[in-house]
Amino acid sequence: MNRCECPTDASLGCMTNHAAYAARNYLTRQLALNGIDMTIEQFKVMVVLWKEGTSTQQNIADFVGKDKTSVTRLIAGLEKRSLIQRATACTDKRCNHVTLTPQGIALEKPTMDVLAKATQYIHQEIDPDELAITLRVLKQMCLSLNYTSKESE
Amino acid sequence: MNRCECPTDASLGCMTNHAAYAARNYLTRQLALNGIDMTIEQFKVMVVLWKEGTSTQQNIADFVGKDKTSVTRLIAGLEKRSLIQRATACTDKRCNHVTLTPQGIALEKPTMDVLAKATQYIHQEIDPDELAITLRVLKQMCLSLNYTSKESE
DNA sequence: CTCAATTAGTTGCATAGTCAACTATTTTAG
DNA sequence: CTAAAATAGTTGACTATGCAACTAATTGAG
Repeated sequence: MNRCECPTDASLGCMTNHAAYAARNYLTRQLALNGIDMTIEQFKVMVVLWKEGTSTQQNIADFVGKDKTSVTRLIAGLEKRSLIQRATACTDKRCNHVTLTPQGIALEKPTMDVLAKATQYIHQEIDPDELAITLRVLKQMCLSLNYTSKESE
Repeated sequence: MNRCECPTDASLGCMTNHAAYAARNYLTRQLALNGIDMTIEQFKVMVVLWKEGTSTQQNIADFVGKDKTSVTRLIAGLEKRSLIQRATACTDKRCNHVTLTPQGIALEKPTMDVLAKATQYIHQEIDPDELAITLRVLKQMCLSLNYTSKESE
């Protein structure tokens, strides 16, 4: 267990990392406990598809904030689990159209339920005002880091 | 770039993940730009060693909040870079004593400088009070999740 | 129209993380 | 004292990530 005594503890960069791993592990376990064979990274991709219906890989990458290489591999994992399908777009043969399979569609509710419960669990001991502040700070952090790291976009 | 519009944006679990990846990438790049061939995971291990001088792998794992398997591999990476050494302890042959090499010791200052600058950069646009709240919330989140995930410890 | 620049995706390489299974060693219960 | 339990580390299988280099397709400048 993390004793949280490092000099890095006063750094948002380091603390978000600690917290993120803890949350990631918790969510992954909750999904597994509910019989859902999906990682949370794959889950985020699915959220995009549940919202948009269909999407290109680059578009998914933009939404989940990862590089297209990661998406290529996440998509491969989802395809192996028969949750999505991939097909070259007719209009632009460079693009893949990623679409949900019936199994993929069926997982939306149970998976979102697990997320909701896990989120509720994580939030329960946190003051609502402080939670709101934290979420805002993290979002701001994402934005400023993304701008510097990839010039413009 | 992460557009941050998913329903997951109201979940601390998901937002810490986004923010953590952004920070991780930024720090990794800053280290590389300063000619330091070290990942931030390895860096955290080094922080423990700079503080403690020597340590067993399990102790390092406890400090950095990761599992001993990860530490085995992080240590291997550091050993390959000649920053640390590993030797079976005389007192308890199950344990490895991990110690810093001169190169490892020499990296403390430049590396901590990069961390300090990166942290300053990340913090600069954040209100100090809100930063303090965020750090506290994240720490609390770590603690409660670690307790549930690994019963006791 | 054509050639250069851009864009979408894939693959190789290096790193990181977890879980489960395994070895070796030490501790402890009876 | 000895056999069972606990502890430290390693390894294998699977997943995830980023960067660089590459292919294929599209766009755009001249």
